[in-house]
Order: sequence, then C-alpha cells, then structure tokens
Amino acid sequence: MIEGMKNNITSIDVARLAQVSQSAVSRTFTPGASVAEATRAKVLEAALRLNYRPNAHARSLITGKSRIIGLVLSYLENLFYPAALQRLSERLQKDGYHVLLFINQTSNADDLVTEILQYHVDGIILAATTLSSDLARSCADANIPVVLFNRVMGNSGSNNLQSVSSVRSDNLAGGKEIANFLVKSGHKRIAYIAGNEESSTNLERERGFREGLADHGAHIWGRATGNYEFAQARLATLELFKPGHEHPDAIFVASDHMAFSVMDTLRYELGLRIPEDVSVVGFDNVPQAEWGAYELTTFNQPLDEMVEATASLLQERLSDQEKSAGKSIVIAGNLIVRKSVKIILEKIDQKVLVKPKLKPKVKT
Amino acid sequence: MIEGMKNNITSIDVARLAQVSQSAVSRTFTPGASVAEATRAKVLEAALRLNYRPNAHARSLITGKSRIIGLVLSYLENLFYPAALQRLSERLQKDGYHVLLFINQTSNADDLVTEILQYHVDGIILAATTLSSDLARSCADANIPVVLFNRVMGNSGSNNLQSVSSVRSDNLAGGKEIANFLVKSGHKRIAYIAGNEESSTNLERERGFREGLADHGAHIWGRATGNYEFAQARLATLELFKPGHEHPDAIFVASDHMAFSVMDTLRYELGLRIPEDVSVVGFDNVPQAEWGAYELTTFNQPLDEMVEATASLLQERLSDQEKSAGKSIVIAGNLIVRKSVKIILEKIDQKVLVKPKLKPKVKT
DNA sequence: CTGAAAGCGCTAACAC
DNA sequence: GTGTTAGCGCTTTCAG
Repeated sequence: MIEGMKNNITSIDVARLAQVSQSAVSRTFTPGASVAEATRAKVLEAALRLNYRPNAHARSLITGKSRIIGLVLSYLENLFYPAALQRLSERLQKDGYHVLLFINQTSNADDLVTEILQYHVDGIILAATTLSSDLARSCADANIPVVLFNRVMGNSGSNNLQSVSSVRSDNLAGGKEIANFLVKSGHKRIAYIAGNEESSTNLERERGFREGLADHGAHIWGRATGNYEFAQARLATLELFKPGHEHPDAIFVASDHMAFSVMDTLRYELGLRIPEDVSVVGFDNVPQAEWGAYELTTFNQPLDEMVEATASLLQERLSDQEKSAGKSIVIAGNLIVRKSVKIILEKIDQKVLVKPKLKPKVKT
Repeated sequence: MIEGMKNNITSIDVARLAQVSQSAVSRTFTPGASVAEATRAKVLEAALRLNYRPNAHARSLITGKSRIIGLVLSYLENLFYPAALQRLSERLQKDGYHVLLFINQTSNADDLVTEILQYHVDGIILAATTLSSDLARSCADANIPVVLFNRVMGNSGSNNLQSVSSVRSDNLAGGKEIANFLVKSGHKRIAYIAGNEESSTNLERERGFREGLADHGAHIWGRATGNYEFAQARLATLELFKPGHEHPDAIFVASDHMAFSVMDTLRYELGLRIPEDVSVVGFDNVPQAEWGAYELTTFNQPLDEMVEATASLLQERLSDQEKSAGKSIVIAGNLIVRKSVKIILEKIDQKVLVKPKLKPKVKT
C-alpha cells in the first residue's frame, strides 16, 4: 500500500529532496523566473516523486493575486447564461484564472460582497440580471475590477462608478433591426413582450425597437411584461391575446427563453399557427432557437466575441488598474432569420416600402 | 472623495482601532469562539468603519480548510447540469462553502487535478460525463473527499477507490419502469437511443431497460447511439428510421436533451407524429420536458434530493474522513407521464398483459 | 476572557 | 543563478 496519509508536501520538502533551496523550488514553479535548467530538472523530479503542488493560498497571500475571478449569475434556466458561463470559464482557465461561482437568486447584495471579497478575487464578472449597481459599487470601492457582462450600469448610484467596465451586444441596434424587419415584412399590429423592466438589456432593446418602429411611422401596438421568465411570458401572451379582441400579428419578445414560452402558448393554448397567424422574434440566439420545434428568428448576441472582450478587458484592468477602467465595449450582433416570421410580400410593395427600382439580374 | 486606495485592511488595523489584540479580532470573526460581548462589539464597529473582511487565503493557510468545493462539469447544454449546478451552489453556500468551477471539455484529467489541488479545496464534486476514474483516483490519493454526482465509478481502476462516494438516481429502476410502461401501453417495436456508451448512467439505464423488457418476454428492437449529444441524437434517429424499412413504434432515449432532438427529427424531418406514429420517452425530467412543444414522458431524477444527499455526504466526509467514505447513495426516481407516449388500450387487454381481474369500482 | 508569540507555505528582496 | 531572510494575514496554543 502506498501511504495514503495527509499529503501536505511543501516546497521545503521538495527543496530537501532535490538538495536545493526553497527559492529554487519557488522559481521552478514561477513562469518566467530564472533557474538553471539543471536545477529546474532536479526540482521537477523531486516534486513529481513527492506529488507536490504549490499551495495557491499561500502564494496568493504573498503575491496579492489569487488568480480567481468571481462570477455572479442568477438565472441559469435561460441557456444564454450556461453557455456564457462555459465559455467564460474556459477562456479564463486558458489564462490561468479560475472561476469562483456565486449564484444569486435569494441572497442580498451585501452578503454577496462580503463573501466575494473574502476570497480576494482578482476581478469580478457580473452577469446577474438584478442588483448590479449595489454590488458593483461595493466592489469598485474595494478597488477590484468589475466587468458587467451583458448589461450596463443603471443610473441609480453613478457616483464613483466610472471604474466599472461593461461588455454587451448592441441591444439598441438589435431592437431597431427587428422593428425594421417586422415592418418591412408587412406586419401591422406589432407587440412587445418585455423582460425585466429595470434591466439595461430590456431598456435598450425596447428603445431600439420603438425607434425602429418610429422610423417607419409605426409604434408598439401592444405591450406586456414577462420579466425574462418562462412562466410570466406565458401570462404576458395570454394578456395580449384576450379573446374577443383583435390580436397582434407580430411579437418581439425580449429574450429567446421567453419567446419559447410565447410560442408554446400561442400554438398549444391559443391554437394559433406560427408564422401564419402570428410572427415571433426573439433575442439572444441561444442553441434552442434553431431547434426544429421553434426555428426562431432572433437577434444573435455573439457570445464568443463577448467572452473574448470580457476576458481581455479584465486582463487589461488586471495589469494596469487605471487604463481601461470604465471602458464599455459594445459588440455588434446580427439578425438570424428562421421560420417564425411571416413575409407578407404583397404588402411590402404596396404600402410600406418605397418601391425599389428593379434591377433585373443579368445572367453571365 | 473617499480614499479609493488599495483597501488592504488587516486584522491588525482593526485591532488597533478597537484597542484590542489581534486575537480578539480573530475570535470575533470565528463562529463559536469565546469573546466578551463588549469586546466583540468594539471589534465589529471598528471592522465596519474600516470595511474590514477577513482574508480567506490567510485563514485557510492556517486552518487547513479553504471552504471551497471544486465542481467539475463538462456539458452545460443539457439543462440538467445547469440546474444541478445552481442548486448545488446554493446549497453549499448555505453551509458557508463556495464553488470553484472547472469546466472540462478539452483539458485532460492530469492538468485538471493539478489545478484543483492547488486550491486545496475541501472537497470535489464530479459531475462530468467523462474521465471520472482518472481524476477521482488522483484526488482520492491526495486525500480529499470526492463525490460523484449522477454517476458511479467505472471498474477501470478500482484499486484504492473505495473512498469515492457517489450520489445518483435509480437508473436501473428507471430503465425498468420505462420498459414496463412501454410494453404495457402496447408497443411492439421498441428502440433505444444510447448516451455515452461508457458512462455509468447509460449502462445502468440500458440494463434496466433490457431487464424490464425481458420481464415481458420482449427485447430491444433497434438501437443506436447518441452519445448524450443533440446532433448525434438526430443522426441516431435517422439511422433507426431508414426509409423502406419498418420503423420502431417507441423509442426510449437515454436523456431528455437527446429526446428533444429525436422528437424534432421525427416531426420535422421525417414527418411523423408523436405519439400517434412513434412514442418517445426520455430520462431526467429537465424543465423543458414539460414545455408545450414536447410534453415529454420521462423519468424524473429528483434533483433536490440528489443535491441534498450530495451536500450531506460531503459534510460527513469533511467532519469525519473515514466514516462515510465510499458510501453510495441511490435516490428513487419516478416516471412522469406526459403526452409523448401513445396508450394503445385495446392491445393491452388482448395481448401483452395477463388479463387482470376487473375489480368493479363501487361508488359509495 | 484576553494577549503574546509562533508559524501556516509561499515569494520577493537582497546579498553572494 | 542561487541561498538567506523577512513577512503576507491569519489562527492558535499557551500563559495570565
């Protein structure tokens, strides 16, 4: 039997076995430190024999860096977040960072801050739908870089928050493009199902949508709120489709996750066909959006680019505290057209659009 | 302006301000330590003024406990895992633990171990589909409690692995119950779409399924493998429904996640109706299973109980290293009947079932 | 109940 | 390139 006892091998043990000083061991495990190849080899061999790994806590105590990033999330049922989580974690791991996870459904901001700060994380990524501003401020006060993922700072406590950075997709342009698409494809009674009313994502998407509609002299025909949750989106749909009233011919739903709920409600509770009776557009482009059951037309948030931007931003902030503080990165998205929107061609030519000059295609 | 400088307040600073010793500060922040109420109050006030929080790394260095649990996951697109992650994290947080996340798609076992072990986590939860045995052994060697979530140890390296605990639902019984249900509801050509062939979940589910079928003198009519992935499940379906051949009248799919893919393929590529033309049963009971588009009959893995069991097990192991080492907890699940299975009543009486004595219901 | 002193495992200066 | 020394911030004996 190999001795299975407490495996508390320290750098001193390794040093002893390798017949070098403790510092030599340390340097061997510090990328970029200067050790002779021979020394390094001796250390490595001893370390291997003893099954030694440096103690990250001791290291972080002296260096002041933990190589841990705190990641705050709240609602994982919307696949956008697991997907982001996975990519973020992998990207950070590549840089030698690890993710300490905080799921924040119930707990309040103050407790969370206390917990996060104890671990002296090097940075924080906030992807929680709520409570951004409180938490963000506390962290900024504690002088640790915070980057908001998929949201921006509210205007509630905008005192010393210039330091908080953010990465998000172009929600405004997205809302606009969707409005444009819906009008051009001939829809007349266009409704909006909102996400969380206070969230920056919802605010921006709705504003863009309104502006896009206005560009065509149109406006939101009906509106209900789903608060980014599945069950509430169903209720919102029912509200918009009260029996005996005229109903929307298109709905822009503020997230794919809610859009699925809306589509299910439309089809299986209200007996409506998509897109023949109602068109539906989502936002996010989560994996499910292309599933056969939905084929949802939606605005793609380019996750990889958002993750990359987040990681780089964090990196910058980590190396130079002041430099990119408060930087706000907006990633362009793009409309993904699938089958959940009806294209009413005849209407396009007759009413909505300025008649385009028909360029006859010449075959070569 | 408040001074936004490096906020490195230590217990010494607090001690000084509160006019007590450093130990007094420490004791104030150590649950269950003996401090006079007056001292405690002074310390707390000073701490508040200075915005002090104990440094978790320093603490863990001396106590030997990090209050961090390493959680290893691999495939978040299957909602079962985000859901588990969320509950696990919340449950652990309640006990004062935090989750250090390791997403393991690409990286190999050894690297992962090295990384995890550096943080001297107090325990590890392995919910990754692959690589269990390697990783589990390394950790067991390093003497840190490992609990397998939703899987058990393979028999590959069963040397000193008695120490690895596991929590899972009763996959065997689940497979059996599904077989029984499918046969009794009158299906004749019952197929199986497998998950990852090496995973314990797949092995157990399939074995239970076979046994259940055998109880009725039936057997698996067709089989293909989807490896727990969405795209592969589609391919598996296509394979099972080659044109020109007779096709299954029921499919048991080893996970809900794959079942959605199967249903989409059946409906939108093959033009078949569910359950009229084919019945589909899944496994897991993820949130999507009850969505209107699927209404999937499936075997429920009771997540909350599994999480609770995992947390308690970990707790036990943490307090008494030897006690519950190697304990394996199996949680009973239950079949959730929705609309994806056709009940062919006439067949039940005529062929499959031993004709039951009809107990006429007496109305009182 | 409280304080002084020692030390967890490591890295960063500093001399050599 | 290498070893010696000091000390990161905390908890924990041990006296008092």
